[in-house]
Amino acid sequence: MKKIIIITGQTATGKTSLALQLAKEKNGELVNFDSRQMYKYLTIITGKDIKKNSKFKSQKSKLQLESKNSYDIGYYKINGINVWLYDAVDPKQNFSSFDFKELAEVVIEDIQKRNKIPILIGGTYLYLKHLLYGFETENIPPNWPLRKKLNKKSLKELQKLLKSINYQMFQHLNNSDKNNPQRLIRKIEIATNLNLPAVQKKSLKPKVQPLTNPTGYVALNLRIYTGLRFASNDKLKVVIKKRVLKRLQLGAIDEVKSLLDKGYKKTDPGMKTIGYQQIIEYLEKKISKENAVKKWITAEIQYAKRQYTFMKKDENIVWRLV
RNA sequence: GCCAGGAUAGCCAAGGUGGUCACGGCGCGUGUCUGAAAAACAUGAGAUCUCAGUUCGACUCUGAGUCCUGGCA
Repeated sequence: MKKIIIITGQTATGKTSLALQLAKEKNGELVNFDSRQMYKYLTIITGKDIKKNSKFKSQKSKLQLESKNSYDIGYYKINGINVWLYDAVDPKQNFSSFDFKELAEVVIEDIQKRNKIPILIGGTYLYLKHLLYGFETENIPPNWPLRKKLNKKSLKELQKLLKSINYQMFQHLNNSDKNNPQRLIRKIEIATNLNLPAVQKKSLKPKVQPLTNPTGYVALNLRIYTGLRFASNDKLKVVIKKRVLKRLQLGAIDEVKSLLDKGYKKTDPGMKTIGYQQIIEYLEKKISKENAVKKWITAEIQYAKRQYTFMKKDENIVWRLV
């Protein structure tokens, strides 16, 4: 049986150090599933725990996926432990949870072939969810030119458009999604392709059964599926504030500047990252530095809470308080 | 000290001419989530500086007080 360990949870709960410790004990390698740490150049602000010159090259450092994009898949060594899927994506590249799934499956398999234990670690629950439980509708990849066009439309226009293509699909949405442009655009994308023969709708049932019965999913035989969360919101606030201040000290602002100097824009996918957004506002002189820091801390706290709201519905997660 | 302006939820802030539950934004709480997710959304709870007066009725008018801001000295 192939083993795999998964650690997820709120940001700033010490997932990485726990994972590293486990990796040492169990002869494992880390596979990152933190969407922001997958971007190149975002280092300090996303909390990549790396030192200079810690890179390693794997046998196959580039990977060509179905989506026709190529990614870097191997990268750092932290305290002698290999860490995969850091710095895989260029900040201006569009990337999806589907792309992640493809990448991760290759990496995981490679680790297992070498008789090491993959330790999945990250806070992007959507990525983990898709990796573990699969997708409902397959073979409808994002159509970025279409999305760009649709992004110019108003909410009302999007709603009208979806209704006209597939009224039922619109009606089945909850109130939140009915008002959510991004979700509407995705639905329109699906609706316009739904009749193609290649598209199959899958059941919503998870492929992975609860821990006691880890049968369904081929690649992933769950053994440990841990979620880290804060014991209280007060603790969360204190820790996050401290961490933001530390990242500022480490040169967060210079990191943002250097990305901007490289030509990345605030609208690039990788730049839509907490910390970046607020510092860019400051650099554009829209807000004071003090205010930017405050907003950064707030956004980070809100994010951590949202993470738990999303994750707590997954009954396979065993929670550990920090 | 004088003159002027202002005091509306945790913060910012609308409310010509007095009359149903006082516009918004941020924050806060709760939630949504199947190819953009550190994204994008939904939803809820919060307020008229104090005292007195006018009035059937005042956040809105009058007086006093307290505090704040700008100008003059």
